[in-house]
Amino acid sequence: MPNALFILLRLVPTYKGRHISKILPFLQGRCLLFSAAANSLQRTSDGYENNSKKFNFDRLFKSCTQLELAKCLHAIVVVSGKAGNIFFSSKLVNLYAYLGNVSLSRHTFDQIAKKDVYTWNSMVSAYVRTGHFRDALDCFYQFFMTSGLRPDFYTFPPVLKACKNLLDGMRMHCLVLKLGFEWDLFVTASLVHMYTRFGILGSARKLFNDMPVRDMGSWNAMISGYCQNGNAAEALDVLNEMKLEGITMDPVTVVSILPICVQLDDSLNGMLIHLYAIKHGLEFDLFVSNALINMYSKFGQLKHAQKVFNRMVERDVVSWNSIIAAYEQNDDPHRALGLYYNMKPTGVNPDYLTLVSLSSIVAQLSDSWNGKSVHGYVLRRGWLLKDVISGNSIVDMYSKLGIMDSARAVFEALPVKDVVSWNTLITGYAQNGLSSDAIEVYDMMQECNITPNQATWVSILPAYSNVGALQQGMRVHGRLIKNNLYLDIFVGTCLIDMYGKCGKLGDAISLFLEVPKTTSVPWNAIISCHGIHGHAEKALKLFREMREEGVKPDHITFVSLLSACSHAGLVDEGQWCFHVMQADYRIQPILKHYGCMVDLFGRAGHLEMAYDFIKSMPVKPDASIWGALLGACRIHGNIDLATFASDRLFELDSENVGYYVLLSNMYANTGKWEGVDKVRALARDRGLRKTPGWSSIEVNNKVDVFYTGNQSHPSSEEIYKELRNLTDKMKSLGYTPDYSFVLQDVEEDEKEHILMSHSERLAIAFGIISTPPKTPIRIFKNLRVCGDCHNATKLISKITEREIIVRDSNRFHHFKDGVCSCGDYW
DNA sequence: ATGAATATTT
Repeated sequence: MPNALFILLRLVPTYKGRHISKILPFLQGRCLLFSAAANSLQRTSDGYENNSKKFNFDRLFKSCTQLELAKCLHAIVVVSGKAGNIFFSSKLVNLYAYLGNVSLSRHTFDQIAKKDVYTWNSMVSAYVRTGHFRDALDCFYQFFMTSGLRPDFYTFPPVLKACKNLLDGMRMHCLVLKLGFEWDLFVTASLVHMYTRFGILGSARKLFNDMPVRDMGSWNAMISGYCQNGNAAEALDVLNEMKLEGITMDPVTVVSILPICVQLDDSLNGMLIHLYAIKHGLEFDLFVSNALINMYSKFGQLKHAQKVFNRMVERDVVSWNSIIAAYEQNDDPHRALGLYYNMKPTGVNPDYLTLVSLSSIVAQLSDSWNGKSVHGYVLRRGWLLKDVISGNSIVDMYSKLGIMDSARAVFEALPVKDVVSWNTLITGYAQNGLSSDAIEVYDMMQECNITPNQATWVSILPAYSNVGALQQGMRVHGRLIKNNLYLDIFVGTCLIDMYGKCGKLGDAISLFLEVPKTTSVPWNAIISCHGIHGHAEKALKLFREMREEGVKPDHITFVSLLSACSHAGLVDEGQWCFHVMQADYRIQPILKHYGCMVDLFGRAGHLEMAYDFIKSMPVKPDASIWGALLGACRIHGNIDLATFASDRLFELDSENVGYYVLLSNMYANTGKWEGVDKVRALARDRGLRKTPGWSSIEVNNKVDVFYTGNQSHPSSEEIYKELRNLTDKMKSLGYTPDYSFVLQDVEEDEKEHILMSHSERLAIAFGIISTPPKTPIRIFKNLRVCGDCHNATKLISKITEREIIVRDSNRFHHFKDGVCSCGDYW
């Protein structure tokens, strides 16, 4: 029997009456309601006109909650000779659409020989309900032009909903006027809603004002229209007007108005509306509860969100998505994940937005293993191909997990890429320190004619400043002036940062004067720029100005200030900042601040003070603190304290190569080669490899990267020739190579060659041979500049009469006439 | 028949 039923279902709706008569006996035993209906259909020829029977059919249609049942019903309708009946057929059209299968709707519709207005309306709204807006409009025009029938006022609300651009909408508006349906309440309310969808609030408001009668739907259309377009004040105005007319909010009004409270950052009002909902019995409305969860989550009030969620009687996907996203966006990925696991047994199936949250959760937990299964899940469901947002969230997930190869692969496979897709990939590369890949993707984006937006600039500019691509950064600046985006607080700050980090402090300052300075963001940027250039005094002056202007500094401001002081050796001023931060601004120092303080004391040679400071810290020192102490020990050659610090370090963070390198350098400096070997072996056992040193230089809009000892550059021969030439001249000026920076136990002439092929020196030599005489040279180095190179560069600046600006991972060195701006304190 | 909520990049 099940097989027979299966065959029947496959035949629908092309079956013949005789199939059905064979099936009916089986059906009778299975579904009483259906068999009853089938019997009555067979007995009476005009069943639907009979009142009691009609009730039965309505129940029958309503009871069809599955596609299979609908097909059975269809079968019954046909077998009882009712297929030609417009009433039943139109009901079937609606039913199939309601169950999401619009092609069966269309099939049924096409079988109807004589179509009336009700039939056409059913088909149009079937398309609208299933989201096939284009087909809905086509169907409407077919109806209007070819059927010879006149659309009625039932026709327009769904058709207006199907208009997906302003042109269609206005054309439809004209038609409404031409046919004279503007008197209809629903039609006009639909027009209001349509105009708000396209952001044409003026036209919407005019129609709304002219309405002689307004029902709940009209008020809601106007209010939600303002809400969706972010016009909070107007939305509240209309709401007040409504209240004055004595109309109270219904669930839809509440749901529309709650996001406005978020937008206005008015949590009090939000809670008042929650109270209103409780008072008016809307508390358990599904939509109202979902909106409340979202509101509380945006205010960070997770307890309230959870309470609303707990009290719900019925929860749908949106409820679960909202509560999961609430925890995910408020940095509690563990709880969010727990809720996801609770969701499954309730029978609510995750949708693509659940997976968007899940991918972010997995990224926050840095759980690469589950990352792969999230990817697999989305892939299997076909969401990756169907929905950009799903794809983007997976690209973002892999980026945050640091698996850029996978991120790139997912990105490449996306059938549709929007700006966000590109931005996500660019940001991913930039955040993982792969600036040149970020730039490459940005260039590809340009070739694809995708218009960048604010987020694009905010990710590409730091990538440019990272590799020192000043010329390309300036080109972006030019573009931003045209777009008038350069005064945007985030973009402007990125530009300031870019100029500062590319050595153009003057340009950074003049930009800073132009951007709005109401928040700490641009101030932080300009203060840190001065800091890395070694101008701590000016950084402090800017800080005083900031205070005078009433801008509240944040913890980043103090990180920039403290590191400025430590670079310049301003110990007292640094201590003052540390005090002001806590006393005046009640900012509790975080590890970053403590690290700066250790650095401040340590660099200045107060190693004991630095160590005492660490001991007095109220929080447990982490690797960065001991790392700062170790760095200071290296500068001042205190090997005992260094050994102590590195013991603490390897307990805390045995994964960071930098510390092994520092320690082994110290042993190498003092010639303790067995110590060097020991540390190197330790690092090797833990599978760590030294970060390769590289330097870059931008020549003719192109960034060239040099690795230490690399000889594969096209101009390699000329570069080494120039370097030998320069070394000879340097020696005549009294240069003696400082072999303590050679970290290998080799012969003397080998040592000289190693120093000569340090990446910064290759880049400088390349700059000298490929740019006109006396033009400044700007170099970037990913690690700290080596002491011998620092000496050499001073002399090179004198010999070649060039300014040489070197930015290393720490700060700027501005070489001119044989001296460096840092005054050898670094 | 109309009216509604959740979302990816900085």
